[in-house]
Amino acid sequence: MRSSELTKAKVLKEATALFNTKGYKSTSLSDITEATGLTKGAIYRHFESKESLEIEAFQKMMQAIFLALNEKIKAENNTRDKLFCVLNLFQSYITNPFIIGGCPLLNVAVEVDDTNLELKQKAQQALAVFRDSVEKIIINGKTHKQVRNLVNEKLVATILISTLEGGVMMSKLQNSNADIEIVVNHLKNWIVSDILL
Amino acid sequence: MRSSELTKAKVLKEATALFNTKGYKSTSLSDITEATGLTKGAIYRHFESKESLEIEAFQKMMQAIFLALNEKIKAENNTRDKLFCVLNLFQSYITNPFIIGGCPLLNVAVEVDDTNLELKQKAQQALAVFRDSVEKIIINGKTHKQVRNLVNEKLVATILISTLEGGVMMSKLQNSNADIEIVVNHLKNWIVSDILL
DNA sequence: ATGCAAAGATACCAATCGGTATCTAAATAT
DNA sequence: ATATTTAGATACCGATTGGTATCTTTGCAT
Repeated sequence: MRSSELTKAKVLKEATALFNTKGYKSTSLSDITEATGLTKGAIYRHFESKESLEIEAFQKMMQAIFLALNEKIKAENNTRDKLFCVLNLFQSYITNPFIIGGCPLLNVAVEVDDTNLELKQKAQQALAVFRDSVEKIIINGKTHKQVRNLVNEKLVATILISTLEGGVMMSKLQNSNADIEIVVNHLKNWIVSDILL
Repeated sequence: MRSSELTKAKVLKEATALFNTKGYKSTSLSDITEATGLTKGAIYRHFESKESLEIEAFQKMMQAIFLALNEKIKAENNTRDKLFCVLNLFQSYITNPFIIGGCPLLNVAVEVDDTNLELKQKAQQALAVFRDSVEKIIINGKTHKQVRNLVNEKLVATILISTLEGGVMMSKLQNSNADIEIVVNHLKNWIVSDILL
């Protein structure tokens, strides 16, 4: 029972890496048994289907990311540095890949179609959580007189996330840090000159 | 021989739609035979492998897009409207999908890994062509005194493309036009206030 | 030490994968 | 009109897919 949880964690860890690099559909059970050293029988004792493993793996990734992000946001005490935490997160997908394969949300959002309804819903929820994080920083910044009053928090969240996700895509495709760094730098300037007071 | 080209075109057309919606790896030969009404034998007479069909389909999509984009850019006679052509293209992926499944470049860039070297290279080239189009508009705008001299054309290309691709991703995930419209509107304001003279 | 439940390994399943060899039908050339 | 090339259909191939039934091993409670 004790070691059972360890093996489940190991399956999730290896599956996570494979899903985020090869893709969910393109990762086979045998890819996972190979990576973990376990057998199909062991995996199916912990997950009722490949689809549920996909969902659990994605959820685990996003949860870990949000947990780390929120901690870092909390640790900062002004709007600028809190927003920069979001930028740094996306930059780290490329420059310091604590999770290999780029942004899990981007990967799922692009891979998924209307035959993967549940996974798509989870991705939609994850995007909503992302948006909320950014919007809350802006709203909080307004009450603390650090953000201009006419700034639209929904606009800021959309622009930040879309630009960062696009930057991750470009940098990953080019195997280069250049694009994500340009994007992050540009967004920092934008935040300082157009968002903050 | 005459009708042979027609069937090849039909295969490419249907495969294109399937690849761009379901994904390349996730689209099987039988998906394509089903969509075209043809048999495997017919398909393999025109394409030596599924991989080469994938590559031809992607190339055909991108070529069609660049052709249409360049025509529209040429038809405009000032920097602002030329740049807006690029924005309109990305907006049309969502609001007027002449190609279903969103941006083919984004889809390939995210799906591909280092086992699809050739397709990845084609995507890299396509991204380079996109960049060049934007950069040339900016450079040309400078010589025609329509763009500020300190504007960095590489920066502009990176920001435009990354933000638009991210916007397409978000809108597609949410089945909504809202995000891409926010993104396009924001970029229009940025271009007018920060790029143009 | 023994019994029992949980974990994992083995061996299998039908279905599907990309690909090919072969056959038939259609179109072209003479 | 006939021969020859070409397009497409049919039938197959081994490999792999996700999934399951069954067997063995492990660890824990008594």
